[in-house]
Amino acid sequence: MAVEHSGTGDPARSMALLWRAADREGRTGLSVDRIVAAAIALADSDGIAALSMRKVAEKLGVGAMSLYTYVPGKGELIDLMIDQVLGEPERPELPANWRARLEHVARSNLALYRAHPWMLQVGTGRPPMGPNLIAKYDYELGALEGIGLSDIEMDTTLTSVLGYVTGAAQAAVEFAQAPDRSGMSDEAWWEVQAPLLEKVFDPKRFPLASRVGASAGEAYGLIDVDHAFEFGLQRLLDGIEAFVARN
Amino acid sequence: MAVEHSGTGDPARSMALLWRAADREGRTGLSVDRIVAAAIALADSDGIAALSMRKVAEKLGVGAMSLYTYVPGKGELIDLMIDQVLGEPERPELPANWRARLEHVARSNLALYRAHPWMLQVGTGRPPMGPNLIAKYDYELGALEGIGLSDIEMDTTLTSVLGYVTGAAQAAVEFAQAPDRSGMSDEAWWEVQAPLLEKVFDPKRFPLASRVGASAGEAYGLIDVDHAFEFGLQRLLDGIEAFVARN
DNA sequence: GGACGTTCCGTACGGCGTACGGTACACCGT
DNA sequence: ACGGTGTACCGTACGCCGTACGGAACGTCC
Repeated sequence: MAVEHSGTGDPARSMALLWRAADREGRTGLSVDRIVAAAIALADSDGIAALSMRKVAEKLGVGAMSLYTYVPGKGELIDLMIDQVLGEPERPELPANWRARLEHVARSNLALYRAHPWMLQVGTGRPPMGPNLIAKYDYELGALEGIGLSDIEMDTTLTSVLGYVTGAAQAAVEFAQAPDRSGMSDEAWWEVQAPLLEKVFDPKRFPLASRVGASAGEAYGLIDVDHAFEFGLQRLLDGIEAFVARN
Repeated sequence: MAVEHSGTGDPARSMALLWRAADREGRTGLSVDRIVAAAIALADSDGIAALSMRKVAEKLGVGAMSLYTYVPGKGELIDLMIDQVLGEPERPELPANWRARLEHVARSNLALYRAHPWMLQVGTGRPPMGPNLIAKYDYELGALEGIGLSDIEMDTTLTSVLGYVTGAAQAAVEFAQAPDRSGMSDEAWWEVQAPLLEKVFDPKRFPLASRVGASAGEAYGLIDVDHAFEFGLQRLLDGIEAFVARN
């Protein structure tokens, strides 16, 4: 359980891999790209917990140890997976309105997390400095360029928005895929949970949880998870707008 | 790697455990509480990746399989760990000013993540419905009570703030503990990384990343990770304040 | 003292990451 | 055409993991 990445290995080797210096192809057609792609496919469909070197190798019709010719270890493979998916989003010309630009950045990140939920579970301290991470950073800074913010304010503001997106996406995405993972619909889950909760839960002790929880429960479906994401995003952008205006 | 929790087991059993119905104590002094406490201590110090039933048992001077008398499995143990740490924060009377209340909630959550970074790595869809989770929800809703929001708006607003805190905390906490985990200071890491990056990085292709990254790099230490957390929080609260005012 | 229920746990199975060392192939100089 | 050499591939094995299973040890009651 729990996800570590990179770290241990030779940084120079990692960097060479990320930037695809010396990209070979073996006699079975194996390559870093194919390994990374297979690993991403596995993680997308079965979660990062189910990602194993043996399974990746099997998917490629190859012995497990063959992977180590191309990739130093699982940690580095995950680094490569991260930078790879960071390169997926299209990065079209940004609109003239900076707020629309920032909205696009936020939604694009949410879409990324939706497509690759395992991204939410890999640690982000010391990220792998690959080409796509840098391209993403550069592109996203473009949303905040030319509106009167200092460099540091730009960085901090972007970090704030991405922080919000990460946190909100975590809730939204994991909630959305809970039925699949557990083989149990949300309704079924509540039908099991509710009577159990009723036996131990004292509404008098937790009046707000009781009242608001009931309201939120009824409204669920009407007010969905996407709506909550948008609500918070708009509040955050309102706050940023006020900051930009007063700057 | 990667973290799953709960799910598989009998929901009734899980609920009984969370609410500590039928809490026994074995002849060796073993109990659910002691197991959970030992597991939390392990996860706090070595990360959730290093948490294993065998290590928990060893810490308690007991055979690994003895744990299964008290806890159905590792997933349920993690559920118990979550609810346990959710009960740790003091929940003092909230100030009269709702914005101060919400700030307190946000910072208190950040502190929780700082104390138990592994919390950031456990999935949050279908959370364990324990007493402390509910108490926390009730308490935090109190920050938004009586300011003219509907029940659903209260829930959504709280979710937004907690989403921001989770995302920002993920960045802050993991960054903060990277030196420990890797045995390498941030400066040392950059000293290794910088020359490698210079060889592959073209500033012309990524002018913003280059310029802003450099500024942010220089300012690091002055503008720290806490500052970024506070900045985004204030922006979000500004936006919420505007929403409350116009409501 | 005996029976019974519960707690404790040794052993084992299948899966993991990966170290190590061997094999077999592609390509080279002759 | 042929032997030599480097590299791609991978079988085996080690020490971890979660936990199923069944037996041993114990407290408790008759």
